[in-house]
Amino acid sequence: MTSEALSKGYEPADVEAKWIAYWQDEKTFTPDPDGPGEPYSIVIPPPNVTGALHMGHALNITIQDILCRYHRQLGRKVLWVPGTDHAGIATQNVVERSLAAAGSSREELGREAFIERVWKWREEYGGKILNQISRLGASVDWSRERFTMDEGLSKAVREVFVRLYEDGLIYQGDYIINWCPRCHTALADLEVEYAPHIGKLYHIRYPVEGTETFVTVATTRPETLLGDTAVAVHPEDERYKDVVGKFAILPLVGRRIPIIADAYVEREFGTGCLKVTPAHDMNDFELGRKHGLEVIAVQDAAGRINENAPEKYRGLDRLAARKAVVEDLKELTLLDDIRDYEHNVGECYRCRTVIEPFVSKQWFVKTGPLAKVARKAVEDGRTIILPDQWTKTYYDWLDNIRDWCVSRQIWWGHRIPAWTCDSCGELVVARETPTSCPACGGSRLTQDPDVLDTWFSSALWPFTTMGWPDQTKELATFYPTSVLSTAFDILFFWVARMMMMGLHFMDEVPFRHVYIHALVRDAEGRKMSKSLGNGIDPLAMMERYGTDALRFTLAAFAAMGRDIKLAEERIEGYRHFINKMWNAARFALMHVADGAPEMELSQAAKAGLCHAMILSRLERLKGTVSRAIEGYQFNEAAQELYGFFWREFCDWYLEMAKVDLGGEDEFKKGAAKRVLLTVLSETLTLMHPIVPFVTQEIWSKLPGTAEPNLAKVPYPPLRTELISDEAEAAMELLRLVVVGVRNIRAELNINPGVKLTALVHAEDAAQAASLTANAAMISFMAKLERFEAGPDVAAPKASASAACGSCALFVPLSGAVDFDVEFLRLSKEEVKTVKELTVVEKKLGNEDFVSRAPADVVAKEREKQDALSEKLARLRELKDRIRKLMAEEA
RNA sequence: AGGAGCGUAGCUCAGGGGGAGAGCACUUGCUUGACACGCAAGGGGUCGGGAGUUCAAAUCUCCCCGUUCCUACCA
Repeated sequence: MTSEALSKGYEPADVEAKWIAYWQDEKTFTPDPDGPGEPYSIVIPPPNVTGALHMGHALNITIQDILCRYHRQLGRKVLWVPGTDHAGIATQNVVERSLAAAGSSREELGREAFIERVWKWREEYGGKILNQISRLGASVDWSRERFTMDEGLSKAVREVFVRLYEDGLIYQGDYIINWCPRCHTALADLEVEYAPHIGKLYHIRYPVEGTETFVTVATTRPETLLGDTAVAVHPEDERYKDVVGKFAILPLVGRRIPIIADAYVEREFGTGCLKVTPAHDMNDFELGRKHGLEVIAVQDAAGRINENAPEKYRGLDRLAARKAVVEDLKELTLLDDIRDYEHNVGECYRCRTVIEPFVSKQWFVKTGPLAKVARKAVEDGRTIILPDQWTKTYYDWLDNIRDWCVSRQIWWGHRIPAWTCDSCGELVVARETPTSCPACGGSRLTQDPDVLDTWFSSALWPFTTMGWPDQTKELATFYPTSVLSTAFDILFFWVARMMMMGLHFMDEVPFRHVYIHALVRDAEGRKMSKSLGNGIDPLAMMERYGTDALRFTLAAFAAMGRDIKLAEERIEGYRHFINKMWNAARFALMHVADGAPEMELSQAAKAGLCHAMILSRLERLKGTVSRAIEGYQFNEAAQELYGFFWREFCDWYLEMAKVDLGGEDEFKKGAAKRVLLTVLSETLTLMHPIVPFVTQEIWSKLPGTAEPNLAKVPYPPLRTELISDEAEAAMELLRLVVVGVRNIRAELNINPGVKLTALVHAEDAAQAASLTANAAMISFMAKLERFEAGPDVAAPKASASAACGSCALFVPLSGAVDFDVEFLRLSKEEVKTVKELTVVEKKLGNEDFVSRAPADVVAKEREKQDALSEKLARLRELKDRIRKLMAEEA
């Protein structure tokens, strides 16, 4: 490959689109189910088709992409399925709004035309979020993209519905459900969100039949009085002992309603007396069933009072009715008290309208048996939830699960495959549209107008995306999927339901691991939300700092079990790192643009300490990074890579390698080139899962790469023989000497341009030899004109000094040395060393420690003691020397 | 009401029985051969408080304080 000079700074905008197209053209991410390697698969949590990419998506996509790219490097056949869900209510809302703006409505259009309109909308705008996911670099297989309303998935949904019905796990019934009067549909319990509202608590007196007394109930919704069918008190409440069993006369209506006793009533709350409206309150509904109470619905689907109420209230909206009821009660002097009252009120999670509990005919999934199986799969470890603390939450939800209302009174979604015979009323649930009634043979059948909850189809995602109910090669190869990565907020909505459905229909869990990732919050720790306007737009970040900078930031902060507080400055900071990579590569290519000589790395390691050191460190890094990724510790992987690349590779290795690269020794020069190229290219491979673009761009400029597509390059081989404790220890000593000189230079304000001499008194022959052998490196790094090390090196008279481990470092200074400054510097170091030594000696002086602590811990402490004592001895010698010099001078 | 998490350097957070760490910020000095999106040197912490277990506690247990979140209910 030819080389061209790299630009001075990394320009992400220029390269990202190019590589996305390249990977796509190369079909890099389309696996062959018959190909070699262990399968590894992920299905994307399908984003809402109306959605736009937010930080939570960006984090989740980054995590999944790291996993997929990493496992691809390990030679697995990786399938990552992308797609979107049809978001019934949300999508219908969006299209209805645009119709309203044009002065039309879905009713005006009619069902078929409306659905056609939604499909058109989807065609035009529905690809937005997928396009954004693509820009993040997601290595998904676009050839297998799915949509929950696709033909195949729709067929699967119908199959599932019918089978569940046949298994007795789906039923239709009149039950109380959460009703959104604006969306005109039922909502599942999970789709109701509670928010504090300031309301009023009304105390209303109900006359007790046959007496002159009253019972006083407390309510926040006085208009529901019209539907009351009982009054309830606690059985042990002395205040009401006498009235239990009697009847109350419902004000404004005149209905005779029983006064019942039930322990559900809390004596302390309000008046301790509860009005019961089974048709319009969840708990009252349960109470009504228990006591066989009448259910009288007094509101219609739009929240207006209906014909079951006295005539004067009919047609009134619920709030208008409330006003009227309150006025009338006042008039009758039955209203005892009105007080301000803050309480939680259920709202529709899509439109924030206050929901009304409402009795109507709906379809339910009987969740009990399904939940039991879903729980057991996690108990048995067939699916592992990470981090583990979420397991309990998962159990709690399944243990308290209620039947799932799956019918929705909207048009956009999977139509329920149930028909009623017009002539005999027979209910038919079937895969194919029936042409005649199986009961009476009648030919006129009417399909249920409702559609299914979007989450019903989402729950099937792991297997329907792979072609179920057909027995496809994909299913055989890639199901169960390896991991599901998601935020905790849809653990119930989605994860638990996928578990139930996957186990029921595939007889196998849908995924081996569930990784619950962090929630991305703003810099103040608040949840990012549209209403607060505190969201950081990932696309803006990608444009400003590059996609890799955003990805690296998210990875670096993705510690398990902890939320991420994200500020733009963080992303900006990691852009510096991306740029650093770019420049390191730019430097490397100045030297190895035409390749490096073939040479065994074990040979190259012998060419110099720095080469041996960096190769050893690289080998350790490989292990750390793969352990981190496999343990979902992305922050750890990012941090290790950052530290290695910047601190070890750039700050030390690249600097030291300059000596060999610019030197005359052809062997050393060749070794340096070989090592430089190897470390750079293998580091790029290790970093590629996190920062795919910059690594691929640099890769394309490297000489001698057999595979141009970095996404296809295997994880670098382990060469454990290159790991060398000796090289790393020798390097550490060298580092101490260099830092020692630099420190003296900085503290004594010696201009960086001035070349110094450094002398090291080293008793240990091996240490002395190692330092001497690396004199050129040390001189270059510390800007020296002369360097000497050995057991016989003596302290020059006028010099600054420092202790480097067990060695003494001297920097002779021409002109006067300020002994006071010197003395102070050494004293400071001495105090620190004494403090450390004291801690160690105290430990070793403790007999219990020596006898009870593990031998290796004690041995380590002794080693530490030796090293610190030697260092301290050195420091004291140096101080003595100064003291003498001061005396001489005086 | 039940449950979970968090509290470590100015900020954001790793770590998780045996040397208190990183990044950013800060101070000082630098157009040193890729990089000022940079280089070099440095300062900075009763690991929220208290008790216990242990030879040894930032780490384990209990209590308290502060904080965030989840679930359920709220007539």
